[in-house]
Parts: sequence; structure tokens; C-alpha cells
Amino acid sequence: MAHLQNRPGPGQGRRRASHSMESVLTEAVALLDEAGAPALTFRALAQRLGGGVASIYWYVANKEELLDRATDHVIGTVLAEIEALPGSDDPIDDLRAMAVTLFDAILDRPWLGAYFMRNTDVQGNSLRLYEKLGRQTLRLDLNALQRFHAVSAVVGVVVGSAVDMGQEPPEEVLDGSVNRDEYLGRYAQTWRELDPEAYPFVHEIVDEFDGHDDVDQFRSALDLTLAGLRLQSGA
Amino acid sequence: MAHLQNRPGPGQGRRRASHSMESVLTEAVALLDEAGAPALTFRALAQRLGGGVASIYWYVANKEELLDRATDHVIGTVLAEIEALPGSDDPIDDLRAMAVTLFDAILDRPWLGAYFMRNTDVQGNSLRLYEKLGRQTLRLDLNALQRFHAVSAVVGVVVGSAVDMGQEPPEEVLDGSVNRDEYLGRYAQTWRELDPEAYPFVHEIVDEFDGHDDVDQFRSALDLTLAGLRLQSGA
DNA sequence: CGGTACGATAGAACAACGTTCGATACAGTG
DNA sequence: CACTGTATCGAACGTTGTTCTATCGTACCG
Repeated sequence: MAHLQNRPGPGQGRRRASHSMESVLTEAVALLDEAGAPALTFRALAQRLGGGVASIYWYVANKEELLDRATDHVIGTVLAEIEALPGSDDPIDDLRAMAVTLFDAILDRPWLGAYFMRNTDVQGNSLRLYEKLGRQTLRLDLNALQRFHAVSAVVGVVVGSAVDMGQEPPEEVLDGSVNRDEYLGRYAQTWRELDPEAYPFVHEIVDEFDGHDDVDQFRSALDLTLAGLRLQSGA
Repeated sequence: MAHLQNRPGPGQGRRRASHSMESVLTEAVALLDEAGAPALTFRALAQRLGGGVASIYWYVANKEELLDRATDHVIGTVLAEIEALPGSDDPIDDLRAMAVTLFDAILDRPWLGAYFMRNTDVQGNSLRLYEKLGRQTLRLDLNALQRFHAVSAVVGVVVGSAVDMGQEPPEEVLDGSVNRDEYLGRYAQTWRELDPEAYPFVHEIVDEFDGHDDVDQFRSALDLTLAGLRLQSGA
């Protein structure tokens, strides 16, 4: 009889898996870290948790919520790093240190760039981070609107840079057959072959582009914004 | 006999559709414009073209290429707008005008934000746009590295702001049951209910956030970066 | 102790998607 | 007429997010 299945004893047969919100989020983040956003599927996650696919739906309503919770999870650790920052007497320097910390976290986890700031959800760690950044502007001589725009600008610079480098490398560098510098070099070479009259700027910066560092690029963009902010605050 | 199907005459039966690269791209963009990125599927596009699904694969290798070509297609029109700009004696003002033009185009087509700058592909319109922006920095007293970073920063601000507003509104505003201001108002309300001691900054700017304009937010971020750039160029 | 409600798990199925395959039509050329 | 290359299309495949329904196991209660 089909319904008289032999029950699996506690050491043989299939055990029922027992999860928790924590374990679901941890394994989800692990999948994202190991192979990026496309690797996080409900089936892969279920297998990793040693359970069934539908079980995950008891913890999250859908994939969007899974992504939201996973990002919020790691933003929590970033927030802890930021709160552990020493702090100085210059609010703009502190703002810079926080932005750099955030950017470094995104460099470690490129998938974060795409999903960060997707939800400034109430009570989330993103909001706490937003507050942390904004509190520095309270030390500056600005009005409320300027403060609002200043924090948006800083976050914008981080996200803008992160999105740029968050895109998946085109597989020949992923499988290691070509490293990043080599890839950049090929790109630079095609640029060098363009007509110098039609593309004077591209020729001007191609040597800088070749083998450039993403962190330098971000730091420069951030410094420009912060310089403008310092000017605006009259300090 | 099954193989002796009656041929469809020119006026009855199923006609074979005849496409072109242009029509494929145009209809793809139309789908994106009407209902965003998720609306662009091979089946929807095929139906719109009055043909079969597999036919599209004669023009593009896969969806990534379809997106790339569609994006490049509209960037072409943006490029035309930018080239039609009057121009002034201040390179930074010109840079601002170009960035604003680009941003406006993304406001019209929110899906553009996510795919723009995904390929600075050789010979693409993105590269031409990049060149156009960079040429303004040639008029500034900067070195090559500074010029490279300056253009990256400006593009970063545009992308960063665009990503922020490129995310789909959460369906209650999409179906028109709640408009954007109402939605922002609700959000602001939950922020107002937070502990003022724990969230002093959020309380400071909540009135500015409520009913804020995305364009103002972008312009402010852009102005900060350009102010920093002007400072750096010593003008 | 037996029953029952509920928290939690899981297999199977569904629809939609990107993609591939094989067959077929059409136009031009010999 | 046959041949060839361009262009088209229906059907199928594998994978994805999601839902349905059935089940397990434990805590509580009579």
C-alpha cells in the first residue's frame, strides 16, 4: 500500500530539515557571495538547506523579500563597521570614511550594488545607515533641504560607482583564462585604434583607463562631491 | 497527406512576417517604454512583430544583445539631442547641460537607467556620448587622470540618481490607486513616527523628503560634483 | 493517555521565460 | 529545373518563481 510508507528512523532515510530565518538568510548570502545573483535560486537554496523548495516560502513571501532580507542582513554588518569608525572633528571626513566603508563592502560583494538602496524600508538597516550618514550633515552649516540633498548625493556616488563595477565580467575573466588587467588592456587597445580626430578625449585618457583601479575612481568621484559640499557649507 | 498543406495565398491564411533590424529594435523599445523591462519578452516581441519567436534570433544572438542594441538605439537619439545643444564658453556649464539632457532621457525611460553604461562597447553610441562629455574636460586645466575621473564622476552621478528612481513603483502607484505624492506621504508618515532621539536626521529632512522632486535631487548632486570639479580645475 | 490544533516541511505541478532544433518558405543564380 | 543562402516559424527543452495539497511533529488540552 502506498500510504503505508516506512517511516524514516532517526539515522536512516530522509530526515525532515529544520530551518530558521537566520539559516535561510545566511545560506542565501553564501550563494550570492559564491557565484553572484543568478546563483540564488530557490532550488539551489533548498538543496543547500537540505530541504524542499516550498519550505523557504514559509519564511519569505517571494524572491523579492528574500533579496531584501538578505541585503538587509549584510547591510547590518556594514552598519556595525561604520559604527565602529573612530570619528573625527571634521564631519566631512567622517562622511568620507563612512562612504568608503560602504563602498568597500560592495567591492567584496558585487551583487550588493544592484540591490542596495532598493528598499529604504522602514525599520531596516538601510534606514539606520541613512541616518548615520545624515547625522554628519547635522554638524554642517546647511539647511534641511541641503542636508537631504547632500546625503542623497553621497549615496548616489556610491551606488553609481558600485553599479559600474557590479556588472559581471564577461566570462573570459570569470573562468580565469584572462585576468582583469589583460581584459582592460584589450579594451584599451581597441580604443587606441579609433580615429584620434574623432575621439580626442578617448585617446587622452586611454592610458589612464588601461589598468585603472576602481577604488581610485570612486575616491575621486567622492572627493569631488565632498569638495562641493564643503564649499556649500562655507567651511 | 500532412505534408501537402495548402499554401497560404496572399490574402488568406498565415502570412510570413518580414522584419528588419530596425523594426525589431523599434518594437523592443516600444515594449520597454510601455511597461518596463519585464515586458520585453521574446514572445511579446514576436507577437508585436506578427511573427514567430525564433525569428528574432536571426537578428540577435540572445536577450543580452537585444537589450544592448535597444539601449544603444535610444542612446543614439540622446546623443543627437546632446549634439544639438548650443554650447557656451564655460565647459562646466556645457557638461552640466549634457548630464541634464541624459538624465531627462532616463526619466522618460526609467528602464534605461539599469542598462545604460552596461556596455561601453567599441563603436557604440555610449562611447560617442562618453567622448562628448570628455571633450568638455579638455577645455579645463586638468591632467589626463583628473579628466578620466571627472567624466566617470559625472556619469556616476547620473547613473546613481537614475538607479534610485529607476526602480519600479510598488504597484499601488502603478495601477493608479495611489499617486506618487500619496505614496511618498505615507512613507514620510512612518518616518515621522520613529523615535526622534534615535533618528534626528530622518526627522530633520522628512518634510523635504515628503513630495520631493527627483530632478531637484539630481541637480543638487550634479552641482556638488561640478562645484568640486571647478575648484579642482582652478577656475 | 488520546486527540487536536498549529507550526513547519515537502513533493508535485503550473505558467512563463530564454533558448534550440528541425523543417520550411522565398528569392536569386546556374 | 535544381541548388544555395537568407529568412521564417512551430514545437520542444530546461530552468525559473510560485502555488497546491498533503503531510509530519510537537505542544497543548480534555
